[in-house]
Amino acid sequence: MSEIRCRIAPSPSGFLHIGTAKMALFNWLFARSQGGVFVLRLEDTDAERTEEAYVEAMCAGFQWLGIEWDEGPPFGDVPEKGAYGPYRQSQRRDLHRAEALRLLDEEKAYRCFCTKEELDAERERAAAEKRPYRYSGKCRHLTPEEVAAKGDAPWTLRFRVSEGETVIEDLVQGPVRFNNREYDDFIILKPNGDPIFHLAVVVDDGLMNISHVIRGDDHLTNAARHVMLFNALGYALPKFAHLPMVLDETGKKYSKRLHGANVLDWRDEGYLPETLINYVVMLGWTSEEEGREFFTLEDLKRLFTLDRLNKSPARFDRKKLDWLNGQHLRRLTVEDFCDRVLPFMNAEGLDTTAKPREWLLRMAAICQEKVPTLKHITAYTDFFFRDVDTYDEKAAGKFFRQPDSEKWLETAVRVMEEAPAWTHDALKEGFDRAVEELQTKLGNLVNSTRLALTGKPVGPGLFELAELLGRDEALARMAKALAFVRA
RNA sequence: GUCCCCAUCGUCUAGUCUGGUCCAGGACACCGCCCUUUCACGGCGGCGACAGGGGUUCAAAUCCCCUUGGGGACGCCA
Repeated sequence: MSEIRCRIAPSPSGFLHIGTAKMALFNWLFARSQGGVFVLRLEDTDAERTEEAYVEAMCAGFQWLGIEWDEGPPFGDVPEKGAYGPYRQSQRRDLHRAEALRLLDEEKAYRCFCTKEELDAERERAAAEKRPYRYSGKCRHLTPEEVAAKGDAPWTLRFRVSEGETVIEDLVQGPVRFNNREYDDFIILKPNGDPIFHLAVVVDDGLMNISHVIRGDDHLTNAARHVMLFNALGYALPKFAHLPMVLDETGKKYSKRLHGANVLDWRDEGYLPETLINYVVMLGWTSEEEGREFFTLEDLKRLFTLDRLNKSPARFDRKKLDWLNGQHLRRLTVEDFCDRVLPFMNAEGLDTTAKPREWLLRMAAICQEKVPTLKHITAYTDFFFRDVDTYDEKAAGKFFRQPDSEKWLETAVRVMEEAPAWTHDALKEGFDRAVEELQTKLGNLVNSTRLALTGKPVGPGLFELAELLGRDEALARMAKALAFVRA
């Protein structure tokens, strides 16, 4: 049995798209689950659309997700890896050209002297007559003399498509049959000698010994061309698996312009890479274990199988992503959660450097159960780092502008002052006793105090938060709130 | 237009290959209730689907055909 070799071959013409991430993930998972190799190949033959910045952005996306490649081009400090390089298609031009010319020698391809203008005209005519455009085959039977007579007129190289049928034995879609009549003699080499995509992928996949081509089903019809090329070039045919693409919430192909098309958008929004991996995998695959939806990368490496892949396209559902993020967030260790949350706080201008690690861990612990994303941490903790000088309007109406408001706060202050220790338990005990004395609801006391200490109606548990805030600061804020209520 | 793919609750799906155990199971969302110091979390319950039409069969979500709907491909882009 030969080695399993998968690849992702994005064209670096933008950021890492969620759809590309999906394909990369399944290739990578398949390789990992089979002990195979995952290769990254950059399809940067279209110089006009390729920029180094895009290469960076794309690789950064893979790295954030934790999809590491076994073979691929150099990136950052990482040198080129693998024995099948180079891994940038633009550096493989000579290879592509040589293979194309071999096809010419073997008469499996021919020179075409039709100009772009002529072809465009033909295409327009076909459109006007409402018939599908196919290349006329004008140059298909040119004799060597006729070719010679063209002198150095520019030419493209066309692949000679033979009659018959091409069948893709797709691992996901099943057998898909195409009548070769659907394909005209397609171009494989441009006049300047650059390869066309179809030629380049096949030569690269063939020469890189790719065993499984897992990609978007937008390539399903292209696959027939590729199979013809594989056969003509004499390469071993890889297995194909064409997966449905990722749709947006309205059911359309997830547009590049849409928020979230860039996987790094989600990182910036406070989602964990674990969440994205888990979510994207759910978009096209289910586990053998019925009903299971929570998976870590390690789980997936072990459980993934191609035969549980879905044939139908799925929409991206933000709500479910949020839920999943919560699941993953809650399973982090406090240390881990703390480390991931700090950068978001710092980015929002909260200076956490003055606080001891111990304190930060306690802060993280009281928020971990509550925040839906890492980014929400700021709203739950900013009052620790900033003075409270405004109170949430709605909450103020409910707790600061009631007949008993003053009494609530005064009682709370008394309890706090008299607390035998500045701890969660001591404070709770004091509040509970005050509730009995005052014959009021604990909520009134707690929420007015919360508003005084944080300025907000929501946040971590009051006694936990008060403990962390410290006695002096808490009492100062109480005094300030009391003054506000009396005014 | 031609060819190709897809089609179960609003969404993601199990079940389809190997018809009966499915008057269709789970999850997210939504709506109630419970827990509760807020917000979350959690627990319990509710709402909610086999696109339509023909076949085949004792029996069809499951097999076949048609229709409809959605997506994709038809480049000297990848």
